[in-house]
Amino acid sequence: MTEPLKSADFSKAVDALPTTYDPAGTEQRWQQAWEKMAAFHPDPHASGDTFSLVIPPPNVTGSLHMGHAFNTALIDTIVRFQRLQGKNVLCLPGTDHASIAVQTILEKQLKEEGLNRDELGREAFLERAWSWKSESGGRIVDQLRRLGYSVDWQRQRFTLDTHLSEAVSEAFVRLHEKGLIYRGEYLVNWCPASGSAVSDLEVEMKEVDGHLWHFKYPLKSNSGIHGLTHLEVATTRPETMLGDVAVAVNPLDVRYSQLIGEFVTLPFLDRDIPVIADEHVDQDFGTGCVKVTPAHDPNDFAIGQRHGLPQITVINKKGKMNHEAGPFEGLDRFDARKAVIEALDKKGLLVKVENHRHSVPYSDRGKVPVEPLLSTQWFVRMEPMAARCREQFLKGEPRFVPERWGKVYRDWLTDLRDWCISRQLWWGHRIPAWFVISETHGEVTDATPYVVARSEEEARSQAISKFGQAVKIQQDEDVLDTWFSSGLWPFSTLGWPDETSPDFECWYPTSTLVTGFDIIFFWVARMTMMATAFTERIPFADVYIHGLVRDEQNRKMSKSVGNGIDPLLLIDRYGTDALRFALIREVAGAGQDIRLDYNRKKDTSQTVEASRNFANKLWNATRFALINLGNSRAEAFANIDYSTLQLADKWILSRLTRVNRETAQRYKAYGLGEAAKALYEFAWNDLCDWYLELIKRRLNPGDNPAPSALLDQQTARTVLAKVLTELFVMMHPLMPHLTEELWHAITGASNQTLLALQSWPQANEQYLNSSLEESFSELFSSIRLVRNLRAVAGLKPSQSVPVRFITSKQNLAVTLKKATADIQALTRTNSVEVLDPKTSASKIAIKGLVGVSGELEVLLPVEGLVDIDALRSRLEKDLAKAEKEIADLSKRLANSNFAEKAPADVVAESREKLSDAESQAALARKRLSDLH
RNA sequence: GGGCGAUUAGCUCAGAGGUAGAGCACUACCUUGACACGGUAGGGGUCACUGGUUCGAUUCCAGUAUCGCCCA
Repeated sequence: MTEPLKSADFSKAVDALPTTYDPAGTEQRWQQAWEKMAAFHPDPHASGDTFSLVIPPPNVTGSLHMGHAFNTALIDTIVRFQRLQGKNVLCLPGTDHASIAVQTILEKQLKEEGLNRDELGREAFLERAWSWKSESGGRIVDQLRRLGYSVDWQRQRFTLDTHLSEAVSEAFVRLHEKGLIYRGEYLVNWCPASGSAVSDLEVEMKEVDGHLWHFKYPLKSNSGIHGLTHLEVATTRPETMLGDVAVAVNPLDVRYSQLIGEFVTLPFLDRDIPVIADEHVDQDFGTGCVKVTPAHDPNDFAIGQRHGLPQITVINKKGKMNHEAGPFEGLDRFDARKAVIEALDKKGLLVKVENHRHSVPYSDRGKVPVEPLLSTQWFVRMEPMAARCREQFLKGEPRFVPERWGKVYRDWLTDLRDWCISRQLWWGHRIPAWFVISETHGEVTDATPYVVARSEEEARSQAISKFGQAVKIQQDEDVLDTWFSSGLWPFSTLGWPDETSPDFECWYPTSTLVTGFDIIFFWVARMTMMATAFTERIPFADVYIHGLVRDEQNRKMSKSVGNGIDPLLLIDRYGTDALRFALIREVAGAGQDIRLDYNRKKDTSQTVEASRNFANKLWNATRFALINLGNSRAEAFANIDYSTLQLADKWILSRLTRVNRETAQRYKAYGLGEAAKALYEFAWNDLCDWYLELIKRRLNPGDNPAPSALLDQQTARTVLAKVLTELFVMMHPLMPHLTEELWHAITGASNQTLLALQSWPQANEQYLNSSLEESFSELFSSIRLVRNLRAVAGLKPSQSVPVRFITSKQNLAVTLKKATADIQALTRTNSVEVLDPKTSASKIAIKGLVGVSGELEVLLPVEGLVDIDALRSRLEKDLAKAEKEIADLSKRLANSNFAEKAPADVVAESREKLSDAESQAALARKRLSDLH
């Protein structure tokens, strides 16, 4: 039974509300409410525009890191905005099964129990894997919930779900039918740590300090050829010499050209191998002679192919030397290296050892050097799929934001190698291929025929039809690369291969993909390739690429460095909304990395703290409103009667409309950081610093107020409620929990109504009033000038004084006159006069505090009370500034080129600035002389 | 080696062909009936360097340097 939603903290008496916002309870409460009410579980049959997004599925073994928090903050902001735009939004969550990672965890557990997976057997192993998944695989998902993710939890998917597994088989079978999947023996990246092949993408080149060993291979002819008795080769991997099948030289290399076609004898094994010419050999590297080991080096493999050389494997899948290694059989590859060197030395064949820094391929997961190894694997033929994606890309699909990542994507799709998809692991999608072992004496060999099918029954009947009733079949032991299933994610999660499923029809292709640039190749490109192959469409319209979150020292956060920042710690301390807002506010240009400051000793972050403070500011603005709105909350929905509005109301409504327009535009264009900054500025500066201050008197008209004062109070309440209500809607994508809470407080909406499901406020263009905004900005400057004057002269805040504004600018004079009451309240002055210098000479002559800004003079007639020295230095500073400006502008205007070539409005503007500066300087000089 | 990005205040970053902005930090004052997670005021920058285009360059162009990333 769903318990009735507890009212928000705001149900307490307003004056009992804490003065600081405590996010913990609020956030949890709304997260539960959203989920219980299935707020984000859309109906595929609903009408209207759709928006869909599948989240990048985190690895089930994972725990929340800052990258997830960042990605989630961006996605959820986009998705919540689209919902407010009235779209039928699906945001679909899930996790991937992370073959190697899970298997590594389980094997470690087994090892602790003194077991290994072969002893346990496949079935028992998988049972353990599933029970591990049900116990630990939910952690990351629960952590994502704490971010306030507005996903449809009812549609949560896992790549090993039955349906998604069927989609994987289907995809495999179809690709195989089209000839896009093949099996064959090639040089693959073998990871000895995980005991599996890995793809090219899972290999990372690392610069390491190694050695270059030079040693001699004797020429077969003992008497020597052309005066030579041996060739000297240089290598970083001497142990592979046991698999050498040739020595290659550049055909243009005069040192060796006579030797081409001769033979050298391989030490230890006494194998005679030819000297061959290959133009890819770099004459200047090492000795210019390259030993060729086709079975253990990609370049040598290519040479071997060109010259029809044999491939001799000397290292086995455990990384140990095999029987082909002769006396070195059984040694680990790195021990063999030492042994080979020692043995060569003993034979007098070792020439020298040089220090040599070079790139070594490492396995991403296993963190050990991969061994290039000949082995029979399954591959996806990439070029036909990549070609289609390149064509689509030329047509603008998908659209990358920022654009430059599109080129990275396109370049990768050009000239890429086939994808090795089989993994010698158990946890994952077992390859849907069955060997007809009855054809090869019950054994699986490279010659064993196979059938590819959706199920064992289908496989059997295929096999029977080809090989007769008595066949015996056995499914391939291997599983598929996890990324193979991730590549299907945007459509397998929506019901594919059933293209008539309601979800698929409604939400495919998806609208936007949001992910980091580090997986453009791994994931984005694989999805577009799979999607074009199976659905004929690019699976998402836009791809929003974001950067990485870096630590306070600008380092990439990584487990191995241990410099990760735990988002949950920051959430506990500052709240989810503060973390989200902080991350997004740091985003400026899309795709840029962001840096998060962090104090590791105290687990604090000034960046996140600032956002927490902002949340608190909004909380208190709302407290203020509630205190002043009376008991009724209906004001929030009241229509504004424009005729009753005061200037301040019109001003804030104009600002509100402007920020509404800007924010909506920014959100739509993925300018989330800019949207956040615009809202921050509006809420803090326009609303809290100015508007709230301006209406305080109107909200408290005192005892026995006149009817007009009551009406005005009502107007202020209505406008305040409207501004806050709409602000909360606009802020909601960024700070969902806080705004949900405050929106309920201000509107009095029932707990069955959710802000998350409201509509974006309509911007009323009639409220826009640029000239009024300009006047207000002049008014604020004038007020600042008075305050500054007071501060400089050391007037106590409690000292109330009269103020005189002196200006010949008519517009400004009008603005100031209209706002005299506001000015008094905001500057703590007790009377305001606005004077024209031409007509009020006598009043102006009174001595006192004087400030000058542009053509506005401010006079506080409080002679004797003030610090004359401070005032003088202030005026001198003003004067110096004005004089510098005069000098610069005069110089510019004196340049005849400027007057002739610069646009007329720029010239006119400069003239005006010059005259302003001149009058300011004149005023300052006059006031300075008055001080004496 | 090829490509991409960055270089602006102490820090993190915006910005735009016409005298440089924000947040944080800093300084001074202020417990004022929303908020000290606050208010008010203030200090602080040869916009990496060198050339070029332009009346005018921090902004555009070329090159240099430093840092970072991707690919080979």
